[in-house]
Amino acid sequence: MRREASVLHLDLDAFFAAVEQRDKPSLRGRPVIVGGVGGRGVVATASYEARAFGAHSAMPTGEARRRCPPGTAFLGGRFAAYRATSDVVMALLRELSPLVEPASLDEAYVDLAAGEHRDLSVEAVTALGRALNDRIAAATGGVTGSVGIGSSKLMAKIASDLDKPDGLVVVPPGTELDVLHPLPVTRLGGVGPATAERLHQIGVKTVGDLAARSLTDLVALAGRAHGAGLYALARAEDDRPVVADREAKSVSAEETFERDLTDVDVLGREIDAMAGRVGGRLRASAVSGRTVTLKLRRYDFTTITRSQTLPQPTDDPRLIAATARRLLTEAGTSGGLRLLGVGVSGLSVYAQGDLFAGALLEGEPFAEDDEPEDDATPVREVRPPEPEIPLAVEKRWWPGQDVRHDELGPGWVWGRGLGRVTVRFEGPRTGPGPVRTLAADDPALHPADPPDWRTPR
DNA sequence: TCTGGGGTCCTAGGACCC
DNA sequence: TCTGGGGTCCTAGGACCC
Repeated sequence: MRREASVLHLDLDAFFAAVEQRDKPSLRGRPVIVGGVGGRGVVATASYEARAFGAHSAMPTGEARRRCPPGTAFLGGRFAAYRATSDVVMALLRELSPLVEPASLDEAYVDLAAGEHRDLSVEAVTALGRALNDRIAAATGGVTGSVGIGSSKLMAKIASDLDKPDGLVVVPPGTELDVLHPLPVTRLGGVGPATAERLHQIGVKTVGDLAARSLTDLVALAGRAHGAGLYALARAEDDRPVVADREAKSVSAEETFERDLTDVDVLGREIDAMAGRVGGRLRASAVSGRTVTLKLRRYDFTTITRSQTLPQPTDDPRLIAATARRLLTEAGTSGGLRLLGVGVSGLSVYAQGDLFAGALLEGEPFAEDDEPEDDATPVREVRPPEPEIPLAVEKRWWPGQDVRHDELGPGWVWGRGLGRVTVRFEGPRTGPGPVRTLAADDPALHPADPPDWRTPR
């Protein structure tokens, strides 16, 4: 905890839904759900209009469909658009201070003391926060953010949540406990459903209740690290630094299937595709990892992981896939799998060549003498998995998707079915536009990049 | 129409080494 | 013959966050 309110937390309001409403004028003022639109999807973000009907993050999309009125938009995510808008906001934050820690696309901490601000008085940071609210809305085409400023990450984050949307709360140093103690314990980061349930059982409902418990009690209840953490947070003791450029510790891809899968060949091809994505992302960030983890969720939602640590780090999709396939064979698929995931951890910046890949694919178990001689042991050719088959002939349209029609111009997909696709032709710089229903295989209709929201000068 | 996808951190037990 | 403690690595699972 610092003596000045020099930590800022920004939380963009209903971010994914707000970007959709910006880019799709006909959805402004209407309920919008962004998330999984399939049978097993969940809500990522509900617009404020949709929250009024009880929809919220992490709710199964089917449940949200039941709660929201006809005309509610259910959209899959357009992450390129969210990233572009997030980048603009993060750049604004870096004008405040070089020390910016993004926590996700829509959240970040800023260490104002690391910037050039001389005056960190409550009055000064309040003015700074107000100006930030305005600049964010202007630069993003109307997406708003809620700002909290306090003497620690804890207080900044709590503060940003106190006045949403488009809010600003500064917690004056010295008043931390007045703000904190009346709040429900669940508002503390790290208190999820399991911890909350256990705390409730011993009569702890508010942060004030929590502050009355002994360290010994909390360690017994939540474990050593977590218990000590709760004890400190309840007293507003928080020295966690704002850290820019956190290094990734793992890279993974996973997928929940529309229907449970049992066939090992089908699952193997899913593994190949996910290993391809993971390997590609490892390569793109110039890292390799030693531990390959296969995650699987069975028909009954039980989830297990199986991992193997390789003698050398790799970014090779073939080696990742072969390792994951072997782990799948060992784990079995009986009863059906609803999810598969492939991950790589134990990352290092050292990117190896493929020197070991051939030997490792066939050599099992991995023994010391698998290491090839210095002079050119040829990499044996091991049947590489087929490249991911593009969703080819049948174009796949999904709700929310950006499209362009050769005659009708840019628009987005509202819905699809029975060989037809319904498109609304509008963009962030138009008014609400007309709807047309087209043949799903209309050769004039193409997927498109996200539209530019910035007003041309 | 029950439960996403990408992560982080912690705990605990066993193997192994000194 | 019996008894030891500490440290690191690996694996598996759980809680949590956005």
